[in-house]
Amino acid sequence: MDLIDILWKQDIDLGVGREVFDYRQKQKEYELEKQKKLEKEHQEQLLKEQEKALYAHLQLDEETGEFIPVQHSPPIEAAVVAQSVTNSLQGKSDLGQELFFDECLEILADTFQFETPEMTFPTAMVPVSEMNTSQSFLTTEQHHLPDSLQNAATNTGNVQEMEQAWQELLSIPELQCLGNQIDSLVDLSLYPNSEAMMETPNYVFHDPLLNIEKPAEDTGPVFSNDFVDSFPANVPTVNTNSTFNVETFCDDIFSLIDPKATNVPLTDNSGQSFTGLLNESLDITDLSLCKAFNENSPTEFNDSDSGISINTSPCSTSPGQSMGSPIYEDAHYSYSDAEMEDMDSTTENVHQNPTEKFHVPFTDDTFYALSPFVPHDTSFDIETQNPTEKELPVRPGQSKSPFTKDKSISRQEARFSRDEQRVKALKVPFSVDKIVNLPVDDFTVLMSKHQFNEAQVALIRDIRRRGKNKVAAQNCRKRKMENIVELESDLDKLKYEKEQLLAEKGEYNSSLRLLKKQLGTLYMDVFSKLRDEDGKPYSPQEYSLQQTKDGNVFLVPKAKKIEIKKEQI
DNA sequence: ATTAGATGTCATTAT
DNA sequence: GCATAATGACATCTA
Repeated sequence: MDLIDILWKQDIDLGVGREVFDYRQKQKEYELEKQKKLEKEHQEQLLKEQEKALYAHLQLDEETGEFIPVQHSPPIEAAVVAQSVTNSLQGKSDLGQELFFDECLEILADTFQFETPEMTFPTAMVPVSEMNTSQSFLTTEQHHLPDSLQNAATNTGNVQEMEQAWQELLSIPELQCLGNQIDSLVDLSLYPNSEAMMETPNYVFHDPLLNIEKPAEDTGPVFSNDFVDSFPANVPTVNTNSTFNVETFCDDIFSLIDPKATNVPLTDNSGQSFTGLLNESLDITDLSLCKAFNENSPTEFNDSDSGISINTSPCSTSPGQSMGSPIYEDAHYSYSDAEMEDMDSTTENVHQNPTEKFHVPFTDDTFYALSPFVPHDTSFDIETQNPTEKELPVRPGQSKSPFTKDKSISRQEARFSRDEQRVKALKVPFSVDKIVNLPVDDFTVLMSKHQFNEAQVALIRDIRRRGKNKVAAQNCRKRKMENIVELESDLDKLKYEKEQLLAEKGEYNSSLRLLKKQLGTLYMDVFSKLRDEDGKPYSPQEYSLQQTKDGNVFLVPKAKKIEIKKEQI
């Protein structure tokens, strides 16, 4: 240690921080880590207990591997149960306390066994609440629902009020994220049995599973207050001309459903009420791509103008991130990002034009099968189609936060999924990768095989151009970096060479000096031995020794030498 | 809030 | 003349 101190004092770089040698500091760090570890273990234990409580109310379906609520035998009137739920919840909220998780589970597990519309619909709607709601939200929701919502809940025939109710729901600050996504409101004409939709305001924005996975302290009292404060006064104007985008809504809702946490069956929306839908069984994997909505759905591209997007981060405030199922006007055949944003807002024009519907034999499966950038995994499909899954809470037993994964999604992947979305939106039957990487001839052949309209051709060419340019840019940068590295290497080489040459020069100089010295000594030695006719030595000021080319040496008077030089001039 | 680096895109030029 | 590659410049995103 003393040596190290001495070295430090002498400013000697050891290549490591001093703390490496500092025992006390290391000990401190160790204690801190220990403390953190203990906290972590404690949290994990809590989480496990919560999971345990959850699974106590769920039953494993051996066929599907899903957990479904346990069916209790003693039947109670749904209304009574609902009332009891309300009462118990109200009692809790009146006390200003948050519900304990187990109590919520018990209440909801008891509640779910009845197939009343009020009970089934919330199950389907639960994911919506996952985005922004909390336990506090549940309690406040029940006590502070605006009148219009209550009216909408009771007046089952009033479509206008239903729309208003949706608008107001979306006006809730805590639901703005949802509002950003669902930029169009429910067009009840899509639902022959609108009665089911009338249940929406009665929807209890509470998810017991959510509370397992998302501790209440995250969004607790503050959230509640915000909601209470903002709701009554904040009923902004919403575009009532907007229509509900079934596909987007489906993606938004169902991508948020944790397949393991619910057995809510959903199949098709067209011509069926939500209530009916919820009572039918459905393979949960269908929800991943929402095939039921993608296929033969007249509202497939029914994006509205307020930015709803299946590919939009729900809480994103950046317009640059807004995208989705863009349909472009015929007048625009360039699809720069900026234009995409503009065009997203003009999709209604396209929908009004029936000639814009293309029917290319193409399914999602083939689409994704063709794309090397989209793993053939349903879960990923959900993710690529709907980044709102980012908002999913951690599943029971799943330690990794979904946010960590989202961060790891590379920009390139995001870009490709964006183009994939565009390609899909225009029903182009091959993948972005194919469009970009196919050789010219193959690409031409491929293009000639299909009858594309101008919009499709423009999109394909744009994607190919950008894709090629992207690769070119990457290569260019790579080359540039390689050149820089090469030049740096050359520079180092030249520096080394210069040093070598300088060293050589020094050696030569010193040897030259030595030779000159020796020559001078020899010269003086020879000169001092020369004698004239009188036996006297010659004066070095008057005479000098000169050597001719043939090797002979002459004693030359310096004056004469000057004369000779003058003569030469 | 700032900033550097990475990346995508566009415009232009070269091949 | 066209398609493609190369590259500088700019915008945007991210750590």
